[in-house]
Amino acid sequence: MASGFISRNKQNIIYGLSLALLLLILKWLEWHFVVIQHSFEIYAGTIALLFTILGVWLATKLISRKEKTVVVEKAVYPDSSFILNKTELNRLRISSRELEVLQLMASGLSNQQIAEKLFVSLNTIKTHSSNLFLKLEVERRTQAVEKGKRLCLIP
Amino acid sequence: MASGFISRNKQNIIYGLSLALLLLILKWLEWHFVVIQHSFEIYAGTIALLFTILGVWLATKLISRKEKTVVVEKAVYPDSSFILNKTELNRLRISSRELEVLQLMASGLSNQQIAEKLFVSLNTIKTHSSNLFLKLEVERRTQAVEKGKRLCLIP
DNA sequence: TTCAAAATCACTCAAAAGGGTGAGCTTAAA
DNA sequence: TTTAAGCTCACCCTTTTGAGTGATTTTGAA
Repeated sequence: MASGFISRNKQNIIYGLSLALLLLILKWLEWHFVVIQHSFEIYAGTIALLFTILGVWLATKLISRKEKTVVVEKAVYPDSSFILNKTELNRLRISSRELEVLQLMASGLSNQQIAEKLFVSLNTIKTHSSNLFLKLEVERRTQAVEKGKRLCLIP
Repeated sequence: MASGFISRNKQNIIYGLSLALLLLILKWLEWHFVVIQHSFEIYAGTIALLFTILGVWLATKLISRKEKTVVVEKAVYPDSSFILNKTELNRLRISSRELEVLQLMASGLSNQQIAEKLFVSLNTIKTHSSNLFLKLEVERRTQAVEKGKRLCLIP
């Protein structure tokens, strides 16, 4: 209860205490001012300095609570309309069956699932994908998908 | 060159000007003090208040907020903006490190290559990717990439 | 201070993926 | 008819990936 209140209002309490401390310093300086009677500028300057520091300190304490934000810049998907790059397709000599496999690959299917979907054996899909990787000059299906999208072979 | 100097030292210049302004106010208050001869506490309080505000303002201006920045570079798809779906990211409880791994996955890197790029062990990447698959409810990296793009977690 | 999440790493085991080779079968072009 | 390309499939072998478990350290927030 009490400790919860303290922890919740820690900032405010610290601020209050600091203020009190500063006022004490102020009083002490005031006394000096009365005694010495000449150091008005010093007195004012000290107050200014102290409270500037207080302000900075206070602000840093309050601001450091800021949320961690994730900022991502840049670009993708102008979207909606996809135009197959037939030129590139011909240039790389990618057959229709290979393109089909690439599309299913991009949708996240395993070779086994692709084989079932196309009613052929797993080995056939392996052959297709191997040839595909050769033609696309990649080594992994994720690379193939990435390059396929980049070259507008798949949406 | 002159403008460059100004823009580079804007903060300092603003601070200097503010200080000058405050000193003017100080002088004005001092004059009042001399005239009225009774408002010492008000004078000191005003100085304290003004400089506290100055300090707070200064700190907010100067202190750079702690931000975690994840920059995704994809020169391939120019001229369109990608907006990270932070809502989905939070909903699925995907951590920043996991997102990082997903991005590298999408670019076609193997776990080993990702590990080298992030200077951690292969096992660590495996753990990250496993957790990622659980959170994305997928079983393969190609599916993860596909779903990541669909949910706007990666470009 | 305490607690939970995140990040790190290790280990095992099984499944999936990939490289390489060879080989039928079909179809379209030379 | 010969030839080339595409599609199909098999086998072997290695690497990669993924699941499951457990552990330590770091970090951030209450």
